[in-house]
Amino acid sequence: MAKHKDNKTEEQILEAAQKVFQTKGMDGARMQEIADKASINKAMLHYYYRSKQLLFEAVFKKAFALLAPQLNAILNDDSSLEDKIKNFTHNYISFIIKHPYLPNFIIQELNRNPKFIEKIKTNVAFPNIDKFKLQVQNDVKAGNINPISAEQLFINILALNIFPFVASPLIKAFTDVNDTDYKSLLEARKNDVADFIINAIKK
Amino acid sequence: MAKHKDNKTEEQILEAAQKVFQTKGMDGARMQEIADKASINKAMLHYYYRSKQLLFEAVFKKAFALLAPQLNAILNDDSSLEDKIKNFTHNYISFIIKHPYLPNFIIQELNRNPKFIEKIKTNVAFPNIDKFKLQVQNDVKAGNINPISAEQLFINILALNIFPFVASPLIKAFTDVNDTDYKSLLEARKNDVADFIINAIKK
DNA sequence: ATTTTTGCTAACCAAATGGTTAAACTTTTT
DNA sequence: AAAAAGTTTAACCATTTGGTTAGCAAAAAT
Repeated sequence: MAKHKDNKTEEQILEAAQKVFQTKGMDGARMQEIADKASINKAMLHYYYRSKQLLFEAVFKKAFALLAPQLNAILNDDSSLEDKIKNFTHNYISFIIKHPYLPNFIIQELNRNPKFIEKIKTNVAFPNIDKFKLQVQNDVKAGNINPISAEQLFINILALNIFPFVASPLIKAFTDVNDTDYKSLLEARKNDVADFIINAIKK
Repeated sequence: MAKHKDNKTEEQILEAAQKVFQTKGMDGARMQEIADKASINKAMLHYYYRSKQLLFEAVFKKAFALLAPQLNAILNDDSSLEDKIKNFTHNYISFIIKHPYLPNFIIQELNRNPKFIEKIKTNVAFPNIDKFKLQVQNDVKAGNINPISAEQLFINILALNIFPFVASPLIKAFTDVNDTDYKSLLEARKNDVADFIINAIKK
């Protein structure tokens, strides 16, 4: 059997597919556009990935695999709750500033097909809330923080960190903030959001 | 000129289009499916709305017009900041529970085409942050709340209220919560979120 | 009553789109 | 060097899709 030449083409396809899928979504993406962006013949897409669906899944999994470790930082780290929130918020916002399409892509496509999460669960290192849950319960019991369920706190942390990226066109319009000002606003959130959350839970 | 029979058909179309567009998005929606759902011939869609784009815009504007007054409740009401946050959070979450596809639809489609917001701005009563901004600034100056910009507070309020609906498949997967439990979790947020925010800003 | 306008449908159309095929070219194996 | 396996392309195909048309039915206007 002849050995694979090298995976240059395959990676070019995945990169191009990433760009197109993440900006246009599964339904809006066109195979021809991906091929053009990868500077190859459309047939190659099928040669390497068989179908649009499978190419999409490859892109989605790669995106999710990029996001998951970030979440594990807050769910499975050994530091104190306060440190976690500070670190996570800072790191996560920095991370998303570099990959602004990522959260929206994942959220959008999971809404389109919620059952798709099952496929991911078995494949990618999937974040688990159990450890975080214990930590929150202990901190509540010890009287370190106001009573709150780990789930609600987790949702609040995600919401405050992710939402400004997902809803940026809407927020920009409401607050009448231009693109550069919005960037510094996001920059400020790296610290502000952590303070906000810690204030909210501390007694 | 003959008078319009009655707008029954036109409304049937809009309702069907709403359902399809809000669940599948502009790109995923099919004119045939809308026609089927409205129990009419596909040609009628064009007879009444000319094109898919215009039908979509009609749906989008209607959805946005439903959402805007809710936001004005927090931006242009005369009550205290604390009351506003409590009322808004309670009312808004109740409202979205009844229209769960709405925020995601609006956010998704604005991301697909950010320039679209301009078309809306001129047409629908568009929420304005100015009054809210003054109120926050005054409360900060008076020492009633911790220093925070009105924009950041506004983003935080929206994030905590809307995100759990937009990202529900993701959150459900992470927290391992089933549909019924998630519903009660959202129900609890009607009060929890207000407490969380007020705690975060009060001195 | 008849003409005109409006509402509606079946059939049709052109373009776009995901996917396939056959053949050429390149690299690896023997 | 020849055979085999892997890579790439141009051309092609079937289906889907938004949109149109011609004609019919019903209502309104004259």
